[in-house]
Amino acid sequence: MGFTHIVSAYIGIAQSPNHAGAVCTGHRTKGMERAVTSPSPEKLPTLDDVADAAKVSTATVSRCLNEPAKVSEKTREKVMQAVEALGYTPHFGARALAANRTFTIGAIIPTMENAIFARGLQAFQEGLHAQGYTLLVASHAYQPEIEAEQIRALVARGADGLLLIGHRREDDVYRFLERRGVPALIAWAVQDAPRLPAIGFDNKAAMQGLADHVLSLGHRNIGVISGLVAGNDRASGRLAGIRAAMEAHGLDQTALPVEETAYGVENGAAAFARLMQLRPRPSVVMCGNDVLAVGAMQQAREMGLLVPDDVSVTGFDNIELARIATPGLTTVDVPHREMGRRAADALIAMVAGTSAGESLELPVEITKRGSLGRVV
Amino acid sequence: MGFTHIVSAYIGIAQSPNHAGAVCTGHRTKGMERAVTSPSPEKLPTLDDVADAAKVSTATVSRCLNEPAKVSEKTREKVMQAVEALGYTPHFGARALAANRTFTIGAIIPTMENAIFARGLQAFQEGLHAQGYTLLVASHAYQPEIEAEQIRALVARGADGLLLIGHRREDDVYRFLERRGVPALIAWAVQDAPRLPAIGFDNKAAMQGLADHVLSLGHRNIGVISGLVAGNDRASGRLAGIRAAMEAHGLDQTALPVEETAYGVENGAAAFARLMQLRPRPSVVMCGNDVLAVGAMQQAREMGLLVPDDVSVTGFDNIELARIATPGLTTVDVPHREMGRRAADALIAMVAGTSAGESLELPVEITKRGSLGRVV
DNA sequence: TTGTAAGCGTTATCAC
DNA sequence: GTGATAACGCTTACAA
Repeated sequence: MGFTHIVSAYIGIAQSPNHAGAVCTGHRTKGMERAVTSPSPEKLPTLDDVADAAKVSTATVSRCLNEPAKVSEKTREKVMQAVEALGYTPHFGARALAANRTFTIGAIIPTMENAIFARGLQAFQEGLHAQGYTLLVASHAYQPEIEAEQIRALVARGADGLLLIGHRREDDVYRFLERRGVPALIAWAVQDAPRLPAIGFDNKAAMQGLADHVLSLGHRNIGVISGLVAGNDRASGRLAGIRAAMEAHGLDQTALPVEETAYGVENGAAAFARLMQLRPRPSVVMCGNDVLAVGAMQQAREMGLLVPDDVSVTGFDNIELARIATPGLTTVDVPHREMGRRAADALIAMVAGTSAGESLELPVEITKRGSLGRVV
Repeated sequence: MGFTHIVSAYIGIAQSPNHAGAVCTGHRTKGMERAVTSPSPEKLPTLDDVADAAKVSTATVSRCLNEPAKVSEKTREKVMQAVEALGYTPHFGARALAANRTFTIGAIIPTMENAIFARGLQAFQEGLHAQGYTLLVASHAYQPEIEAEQIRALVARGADGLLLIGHRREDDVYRFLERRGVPALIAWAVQDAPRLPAIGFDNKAAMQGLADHVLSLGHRNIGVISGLVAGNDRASGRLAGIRAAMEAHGLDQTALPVEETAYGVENGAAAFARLMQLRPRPSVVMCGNDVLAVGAMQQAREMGLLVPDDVSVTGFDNIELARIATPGLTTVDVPHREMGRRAADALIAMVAGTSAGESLELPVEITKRGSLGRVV
């Protein structure tokens, strides 16, 4: 087993509440001497400096660093020594300017607050790193305008390629990407005739599979806690999956009670409470993701309801939380890591011009745990 | 209440297991037409193009974008129209090269796998964004060499300033930072006479406070699950805090059983199992962070031990998990958001040259939940 | 208020 | 294999 570790960095934008006036008091400033960082004006070594020190031209130094094969062993050694001695580091900006290439890939995800995208992104990152690329991530809290802004920001920063989540977004954005010629790949969802190549899974089919299972356990009163559907094809797909399963079982899906809310434990709890007011009371609450589901289970306990005896709960994503919750959460297991890994390879191929981008659908599985019971 | 959202992006490096040979099969490629992204060779507009279009010089365009006040309203309008019309975006690399400034701040944190740093980092990010800075984050999985590598990478990328976690690191690294004149700030820990200014809390005192509380409930057989102490001043500080509390209560801290392990739910579980073999069996297991503690509680359930009746458990950090766990986890509540917010302000001041960096210690509190009981 | 022009540190195309 | 040298797109004195 490999010892994996993540290393990543993000650039970010937050439409934050203006905390300008927040005066924080009550803290003591300990008796620590003020560590003064003399911003040493010492000039940084440049390619020129290295070239001088090694008695070669800048071109040769550049080659040593970028295509060592094209340089004689002797020269290379001389140069590398000079590099060491001077502590030279190439200037990223200059490099980007001259080569018009950054070896940077940008990923724009909805959120970093919960672990939904963490695992997949880590795998993505590992895949990129293995090929010498660096990842830049931005998130947008499910706000389309911000997503657009972030996409522009990453492109401006010189991203060679972009990873996006889901298909639904303004046409402008797609046109912008085309115009700039920035290769982009969509993950976490597939659909027919996508605007961009996609690697992911079928959210509707996945949830439909889970709903089938739920129905097969005898449940007939389903309640749903869905993520916000507007502009989110994963959320709407999942909801559609439940409806489809009901129809397939000859049930009236139009009567399905749905609580739509932003992802978040608290929101899941609140939505669950509302659903429990219904008569007949749902025997199972299917949630749009694990975070909502955990909130629902918390609320159930709060209300003195036993899961799964009094009410069953299901999630989606199979993040760590699903395993830790009590009881364990029955959920849809998404191939996070494989999705990330394959997305990395695919996107790099696109950036390299090796491929125009193949779409790929990955299979999902249902992970059964204690939160879903049979109707007696 | 402001509607906060995060947006961030990360650059990353992972020393990943080589998955090169991994051949993944069994996936179907759906009937989706290959979305061919014509990498439109359309050239991007430059400052020159805008200048031409607006019939002004490049200098004026640059000023419009950077110091609009220094340009007449009329010209500005003309220029902005041209910018819009052409869809111009400044080239980040060129800008960094010319101005030697990126308005980018780097943060190097130990991990993104769990939520320990997420909240603080988000606040940090918001603070930066409010002042026009962008965040770049890297993580290193608690490996000092990688931290050093990441620091260099972020500096190479032109970070104007750096946020680091904890104080302990090789002298080289500090010298490197000084040499490059990159302002840096340490968060999550304070210590006397720090090498760099720091904003954080006293890990030892915090844990000592919790241990005091534990002892006051009658516990005398404490077991500890600590994070890896080597090179981690937070982990070692916390452990020292427990020892200090014991001494203060006249107990023999040298007899304290300590399981040292990397952070992780599984690891916490395993360590807990080992502690439960001891005789006398600990009546309380104090953990270095919430993740370990949740693992410990899972294992307790696995072993049929009731928390807190059979054994108590405590954590540190007060992340969301601590609230979701059953029973709720008694833990040390860290001022994540305030730390992040203040760090942002402080670091920006340092970057701007307004301040040499003031160290600041923030207070922590104990959050009491069900996992810690009284000894009967 | 605006324009001119000299860099900024690389890469890449040529010759040699 | 190696060395000149011309871009790359922007900022910023300095001049006008």
